[in-house]
Amino acid sequence: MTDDRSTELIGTYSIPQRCQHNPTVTCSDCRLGELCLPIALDSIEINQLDTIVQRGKPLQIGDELFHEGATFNAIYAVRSGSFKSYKLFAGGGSQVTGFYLPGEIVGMDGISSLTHTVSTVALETSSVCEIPFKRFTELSLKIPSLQNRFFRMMGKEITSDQQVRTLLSVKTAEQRVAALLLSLSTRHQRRKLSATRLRLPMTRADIGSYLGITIETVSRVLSKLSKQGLIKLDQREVEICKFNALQELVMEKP
Amino acid sequence: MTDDRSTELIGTYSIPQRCQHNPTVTCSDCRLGELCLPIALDSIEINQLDTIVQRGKPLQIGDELFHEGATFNAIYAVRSGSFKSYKLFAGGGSQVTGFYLPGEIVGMDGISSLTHTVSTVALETSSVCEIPFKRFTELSLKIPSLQNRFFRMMGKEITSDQQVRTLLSVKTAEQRVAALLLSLSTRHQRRKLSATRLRLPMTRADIGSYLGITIETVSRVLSKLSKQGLIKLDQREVEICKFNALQELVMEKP
DNA sequence: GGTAGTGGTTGATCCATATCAATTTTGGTC
DNA sequence: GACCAAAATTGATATGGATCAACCACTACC
Repeated sequence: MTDDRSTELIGTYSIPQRCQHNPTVTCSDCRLGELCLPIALDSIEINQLDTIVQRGKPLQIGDELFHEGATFNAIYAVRSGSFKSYKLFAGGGSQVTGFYLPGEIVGMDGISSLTHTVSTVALETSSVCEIPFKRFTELSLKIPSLQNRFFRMMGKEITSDQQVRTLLSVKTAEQRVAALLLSLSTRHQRRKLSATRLRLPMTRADIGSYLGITIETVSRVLSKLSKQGLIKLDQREVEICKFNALQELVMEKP
Repeated sequence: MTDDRSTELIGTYSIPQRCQHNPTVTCSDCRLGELCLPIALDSIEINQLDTIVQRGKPLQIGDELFHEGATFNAIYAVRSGSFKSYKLFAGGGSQVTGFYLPGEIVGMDGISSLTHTVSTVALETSSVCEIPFKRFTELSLKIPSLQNRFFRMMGKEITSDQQVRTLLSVKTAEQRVAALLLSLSTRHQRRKLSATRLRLPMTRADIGSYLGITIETVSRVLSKLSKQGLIKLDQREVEICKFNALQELVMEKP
């Protein structure tokens, strides 16, 4: 999944010309195209988008894509691997605010204030397409379907944030964990990958922080779901055995 | 605050020509202009925006602006009064997902799927400017600063949603209530109103649902804050006596 | 002005999850 | 393959807020 690119540019954060890293990949032949921005664009428009997208930028585990407080310049489409966003607290400690998988856009947190409100790091070896936001908005003015597409993607971020909020305010620990597993499964499936087998790229601590529960509770809940036969668990490998049962669990009243 | 408009159009949901209700108000002389979309537009652009905005639509307490599941057609700028958005659960019960005050945009939940994911009702006598979304996006293509402004407003919705999520996952009941009071105060202040005195337009049940705590806990926390002298409380009237102390409370580690 | 309904407060008890603590497993490195 | 740090699991205890219950305040309506 993450092994088809060299790593020559690790740590290099500005790429003078596009495609230094993997010159053959363009938006039009990217297999994520239908998840990412290019959907609904015709081939000429995709080429226009292509000219502003900066590829490459492979990151290793723990490498930072952008930092809380940094000036907002670009949004990033995840190409491979995965990322987490998190916020630091004044008194120490942090809160994971989101996980980002291939085809998803990270960095929208900076649009409103032109400053990133969260930090984002790679959870494994990962790569992104950097989309300079100013040039992107200019292009959006010329391509109505691109503007429309991006409005929709931002809208999606809003509604999914609200879903997480619902999860956090009314659901039990068990329901939260189940909901996360289902969400990861669904997002896997969108990429034509197995809906039932997945590898958690994040630690239990990340999961707990994201779901507002402790590591211990995450661990206990996973053990319980495993004992009940709803999932099979081997470290970070998860197999969802009873998808429907998990869904019902999430739907139940808390 | 909500008494300077007649109520002749209550219940009328389509307004053939703009300004039937209060013909004298336009975006350019609206005192909310600097909070709402028109900011950063020149006078010609504001007039263009004006032509697509449909005013009027005063709603009484409990009147629905749009319903969960309804087709998404427009976003709404709150002109006066206040609204709550909420989601219904399958097994009964509901979850308040947001409160909207004058100058704020409600309805963005429908942008991604073209279907509203929440219902929105007036918490008191209120009025909105209806902005048909299709025409709005078309206009945005012609007015870069309008597109930019709206990207920013959506970005703001995303970051504020994330703030609420942080609140819900790591803060105590006391901190949640304090944070809501501060948020309402800040939003009051933006409208050049008192930062220290405000009237809660929502019930304790709404507050509890929004913050993920029970009515009883809301009540107890408010009583406690009142006893501690941080606020004064008379029914729904709140006076914030020690703004800084409240802020420190929110910042504290849970 | 009595009554019903809605919203709000306060008290007593209980439980889901946090916290504290100990142990095991894993992965990386010399 | 021994050692170490980080991650994960499991158990025992503590607690914040939910739940259950009783009561009060206000408004509306006959």
